[in-house]
Amino acid sequence: MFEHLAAGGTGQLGLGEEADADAAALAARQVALLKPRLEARLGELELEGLFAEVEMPLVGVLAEMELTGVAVDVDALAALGERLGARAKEMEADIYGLAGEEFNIGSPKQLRQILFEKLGLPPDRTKRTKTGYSTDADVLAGLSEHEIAAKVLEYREVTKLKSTYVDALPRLVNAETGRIHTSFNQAVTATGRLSSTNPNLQNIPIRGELGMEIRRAFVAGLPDHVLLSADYSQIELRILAHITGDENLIEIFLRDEDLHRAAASEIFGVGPGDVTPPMRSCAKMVNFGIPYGISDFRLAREMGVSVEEAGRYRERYFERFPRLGEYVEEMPKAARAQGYVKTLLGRRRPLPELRTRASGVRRAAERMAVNTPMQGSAADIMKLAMLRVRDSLRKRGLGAKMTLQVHDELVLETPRAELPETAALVRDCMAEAYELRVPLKVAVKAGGNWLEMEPAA
DNA sequence: CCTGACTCG
DNA sequence: CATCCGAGTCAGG
Repeated sequence: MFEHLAAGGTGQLGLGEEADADAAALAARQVALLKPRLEARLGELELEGLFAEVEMPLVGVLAEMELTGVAVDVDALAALGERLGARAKEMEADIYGLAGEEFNIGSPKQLRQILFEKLGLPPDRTKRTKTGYSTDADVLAGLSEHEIAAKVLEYREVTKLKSTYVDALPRLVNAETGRIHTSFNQAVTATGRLSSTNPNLQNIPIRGELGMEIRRAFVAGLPDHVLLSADYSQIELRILAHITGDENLIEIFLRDEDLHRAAASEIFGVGPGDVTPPMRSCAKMVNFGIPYGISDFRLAREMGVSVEEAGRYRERYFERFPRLGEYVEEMPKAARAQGYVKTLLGRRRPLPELRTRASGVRRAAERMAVNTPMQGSAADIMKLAMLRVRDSLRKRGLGAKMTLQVHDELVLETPRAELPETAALVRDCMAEAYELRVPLKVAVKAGGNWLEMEPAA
């Protein structure tokens, strides 16, 4: 049992004989066994403090989470799988009809031949892969002149979700526990985030009708328990406000304003009350793009405007949030001089590519220099929060178990009777995990499944 | 920008 | 026949 735990992540231990030992004891053994491995990986980055204070104790927390696992409604997934299988078959027939022949829709090469050669649809000449024109979702969405594009798009959605989630998840339910046990890997990402494999429970769908159906299948498995989800809201931009000291951005967070509305008001120079939905969604894209060190080119594509226009929005944005502009400008330079970037807790990411002459490679590294302090600091803070949650639950004798971490979200399964106390505790642990110049805001929700949740604290 | 899984060839 | 690998695509943050 627990073979999946032995396969990767923190689960390096074969658990066969110790199946009846309790989670804490197993976690302790994992800590002992994993220490050298983690030290080898993390020690290179001179993480002494971070390693002792965060990464080491976190090993035990992750091991407990892996052992706890999550419950899924297998019957619901089976029923959904039946429906999707039938739908995919119908769509397949439709697509063959429109194409005038049968082909492998899942082969980008064959699809490209049908769309751009046989049917003569216009490819997006700006989007090419190594082998030819791209057929990705963006491109297909632009091919509205032929019914087939929308059909293929829908076919892709259905088959992707069916094979990756609906069919795969039930097979990973452990026979002993009746639950799914992922592996959280602590030492693969460049930024300090966790990753999750076998299965990856950090990319469970949420968008779209079908995505929501899948998320609904993640349930509280124990009697009289509920799922509790706690989410940092806009943690990366809050960290950016902290790092840069941008007064305008800090003010928005101190007043707990609607960030996207406030940014739109600044960009377009209108009162907050006069922000229209398109203006808000435009500002939202800029806000999301900043942490990625987004290029005008990408921003333009996201917003559906010209590169010049996107450039004007970006300039306007940085006029109103000047310290952010300085940050985006200066961080790559400073990183180049240092050879690395650092997160709030001192985690280092070397970026030797900043000195490369090849501009594509260097630009990518420059975006990493912008992004990593935010993404990595958010990861640091979440890790501190998880340690705090574990200790606090223990101290208060609460029965809640952490089950998942999805970068800015923590999911627990908790006895319903303890929900109010647990919700408040998790909220406070996360909010107080690290003190910034702006508050850390946490949204806590609870419910019987991972989709339908109500505010809980 | 950071990931992991699936499919094809 | 089994297995590996790169490429393409797309799920999440």
